[in-house]
Amino acid sequence: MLIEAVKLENSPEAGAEPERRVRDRGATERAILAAAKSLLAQEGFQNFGINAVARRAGCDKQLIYRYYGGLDGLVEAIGTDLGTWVRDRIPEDAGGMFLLTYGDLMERLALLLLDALKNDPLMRRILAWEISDNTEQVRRLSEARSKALALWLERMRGSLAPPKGVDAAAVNAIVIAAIQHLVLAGAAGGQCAGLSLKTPKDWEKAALALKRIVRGVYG
Amino acid sequence: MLIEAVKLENSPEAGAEPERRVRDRGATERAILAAAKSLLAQEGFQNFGINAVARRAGCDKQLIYRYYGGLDGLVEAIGTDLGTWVRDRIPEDAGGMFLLTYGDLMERLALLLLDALKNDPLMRRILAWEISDNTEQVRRLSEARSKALALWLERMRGSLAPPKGVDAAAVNAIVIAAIQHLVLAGAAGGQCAGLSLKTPKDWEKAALALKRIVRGVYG
DNA sequence: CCCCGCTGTCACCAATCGGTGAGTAGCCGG
DNA sequence: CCGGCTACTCACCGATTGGTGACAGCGGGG
Repeated sequence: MLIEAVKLENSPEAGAEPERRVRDRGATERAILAAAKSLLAQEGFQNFGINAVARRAGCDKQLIYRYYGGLDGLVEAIGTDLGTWVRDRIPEDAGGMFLLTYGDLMERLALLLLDALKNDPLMRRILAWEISDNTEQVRRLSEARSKALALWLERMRGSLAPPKGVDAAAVNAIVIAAIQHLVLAGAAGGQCAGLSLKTPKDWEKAALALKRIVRGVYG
Repeated sequence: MLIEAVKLENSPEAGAEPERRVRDRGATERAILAAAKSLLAQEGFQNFGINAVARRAGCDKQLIYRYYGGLDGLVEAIGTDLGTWVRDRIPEDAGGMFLLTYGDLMERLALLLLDALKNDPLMRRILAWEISDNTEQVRRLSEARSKALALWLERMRGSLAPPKGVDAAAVNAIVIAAIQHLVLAGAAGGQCAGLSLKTPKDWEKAALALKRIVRGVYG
């Protein structure tokens, strides 16, 4: 995840550097996409709009219409870009090779997902967006995110089969739901259902409880 | 003349029904509050503003400033009003009197909360708002909601003590987080982490998995 | 060379937003 | 009957939004 220093609309030409903008469509397109991502990650979807993105990218909004066909196309591009999320989040030591039981696997997966989301503001904002809005625009983005997550889970799971007698799909969905809501609530208000989620110690307690829950179902 | 034609595009349901408005400040205040609640419940927080509330209430926005001191005060009034949520959601057959174990209690609580949230659009919108916004305005509303939930849980719990050796506060917070996210995701996109949440059958599966999870930790 | 196309900029549009000052309309006590 | 209080409406403000048409400047191919 690149966090590029974005030039805010402060004093233009204050220094001796007029920053001659080169005519490079590719670079501009990338700048727009990067601006959109960082804007969404930092400000959330509420103030995410054509004007704001153009302002942050340092170019005219007309270019967003031209290159991406408007906000919808830009959002779609963000979704496509989200595919790289998976690549960056797969630990080197492969998936569940060394994990013997399904419980081992799911426990590790849960903790990894918790940590990944905790450190990924963009993903969090998208998640919040999905929950708060139901437009076509967001539905596509949601689908891309969902697909990325599913792929990630699959890669991590390897070829380990879930135990019989338990609806693993439903249980896992609930565990994931818990993780997502925990992270969202923690990032937004610092707590969830009375449980403080501010300090690393708080998160350790939450992680421990999460482990207990996963172990409770999968042994 | 007074406006009797409230221009809203749908919703024949109970909410703001200002018929034959007389000069009655109390009634107007109530109409505004009702309009605000129904607007928030139906449209979400994204289009929740002074103009929209006034439009739905069928009065001038100036009155909102006068009677509630602006949107903040109105939101606060919604929060206060949320206290009634608890009263309406406590089943007649009292709390955990007939429940022998903590597991019995938590299982029942989880299912009741799941159902309550599923059928309460206003609460869902507030929940989504909390997660997506971090302004003072929403933080107060969040606190009111949180307090209502805590009170509800306490009333339901009765005097049953949680088992030792497990961080019940953390575990319960996670279970609640799962329920909340499940309901939010279901209402918004009809699914969560690949699990479909549309038909009653879908929800039954989710509820069953939820029961397994609660039983897994609390026995 | 000139001209055309691509890149980028700017000005302008209607709509809506939150917010306010001023004015109208009905009721009630004297 | 009237003065004043209160409930209520209206007109307007500046700012910002998404969106579009016109134009400037550079560069490469004829």
